[in-house]
Amino acid sequence: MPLSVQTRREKQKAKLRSELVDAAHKLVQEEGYEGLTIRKLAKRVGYAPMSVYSYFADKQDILFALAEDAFQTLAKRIKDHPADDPIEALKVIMAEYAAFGLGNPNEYRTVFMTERVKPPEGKTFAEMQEGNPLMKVLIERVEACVAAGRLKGDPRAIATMLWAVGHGTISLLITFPFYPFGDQQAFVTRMCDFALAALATQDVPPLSEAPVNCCP
Amino acid sequence: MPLSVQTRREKQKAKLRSELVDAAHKLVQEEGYEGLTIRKLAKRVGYAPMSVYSYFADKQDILFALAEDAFQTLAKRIKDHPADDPIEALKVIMAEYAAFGLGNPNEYRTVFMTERVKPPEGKTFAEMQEGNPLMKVLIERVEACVAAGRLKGDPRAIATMLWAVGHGTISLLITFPFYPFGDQQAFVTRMCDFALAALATQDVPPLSEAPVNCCP
DNA sequence: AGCAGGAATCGTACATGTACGATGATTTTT
DNA sequence: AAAAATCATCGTACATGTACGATTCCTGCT
Repeated sequence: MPLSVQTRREKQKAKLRSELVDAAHKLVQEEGYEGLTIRKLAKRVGYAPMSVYSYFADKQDILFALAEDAFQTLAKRIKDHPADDPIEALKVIMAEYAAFGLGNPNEYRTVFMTERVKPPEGKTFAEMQEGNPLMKVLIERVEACVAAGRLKGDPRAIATMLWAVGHGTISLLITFPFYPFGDQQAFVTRMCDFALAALATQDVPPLSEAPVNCCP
Repeated sequence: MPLSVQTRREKQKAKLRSELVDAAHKLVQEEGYEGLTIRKLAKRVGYAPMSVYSYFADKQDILFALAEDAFQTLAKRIKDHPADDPIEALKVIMAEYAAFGLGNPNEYRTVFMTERVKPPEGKTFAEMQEGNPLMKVLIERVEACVAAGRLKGDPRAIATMLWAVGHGTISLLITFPFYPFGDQQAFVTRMCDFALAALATQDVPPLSEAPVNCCP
């Protein structure tokens, strides 16, 4: 029965990994984001520092695991947040997304502001978009708007454009907390409304099908 | 004559500082961005590693100095790039800005994607905006559009919104080079045209005058 | 049971950013 | 000119991320 053994090992590994993630989470809560170091983390779970690298490629990998946990709850909160009007539903996403980013800047940074050099492991165009649970919900709700005749055009393109606007807004607010954007909430709402109003007036063509860009 | 002595010292310091910046620049060109280390840099100019800290607060400060040099040339290139139509002039800015960001992702990152915690040293609302030479040009050209009746509303607010859209677009392209945005150029143009077309149809109120936000 | 091969764990070592404080030079004050 | 204060420079030391290779342990086969 090699398979069950295999899975047993896998289980064990997964358990230790989640133990590490838990410890990392606590460490961050107790000592702040920069208090998370490999050595402290290893000591916390009773392993040697180098053993951590059996479970994570590098430190970024740990931060990313933490951040993804946080984003999971965000995705859930969004899904649990209903709205009758489909456009309002989009606004809910944008608002929750913004609130999360401004409330968890570290997590937002690691997920959306540090380079992802993961090559597309056989992922297709659409898979890469819907792989992200947030993007998945966004596309779905955009589709609802299109179906309701409130928006017109390619849902994926519309979703991507909304993402760009939302991300630009939030990342600027995070990076330049002292820049006079005025009230953060007001700025977020303004940008969100601006983008949605503009999209409502035009027919959005799909994104070009050019091969994936690669920085040389 | 304490003043002249003072200035002599200042001159000396400035000279050494620019020497350090030059050396850093060469190091980056020769060995890439991650090849720039304090020790190598110090050795290059014949100083002890710790002496570098008399001229820069930390490593980020060095990277920032490098990046600002690069942005200086961008600002100049934009100013030298004329356009008859005021809206076209705005598009030129957006295009050059995007080209720069995509062509110099490291510099773009350090300037626009790493937290700036500099408190506003007595700077006023407007000074903080026009302090950035890029934002200055942008506001000027937006003002030209408003004067020509091609846009309507508060120039600073419009400029900030354009910045948010442009930044969102570029930073996403930089951070997720493998995400299927399609052709990068096409995506940039699309977002730029989208924002400008949308702004042309509405009267943009000024940003709220709320006190500078501060993350607690 | 014994053994070979792979996997998990870890000890050591290195490069790095940078804090701290010493030391010598330079400027200012007396 | 002598003393005091300021400042540039640097030696040392520490915490950190992580590469490399040894070592221990487990697994499946004979």
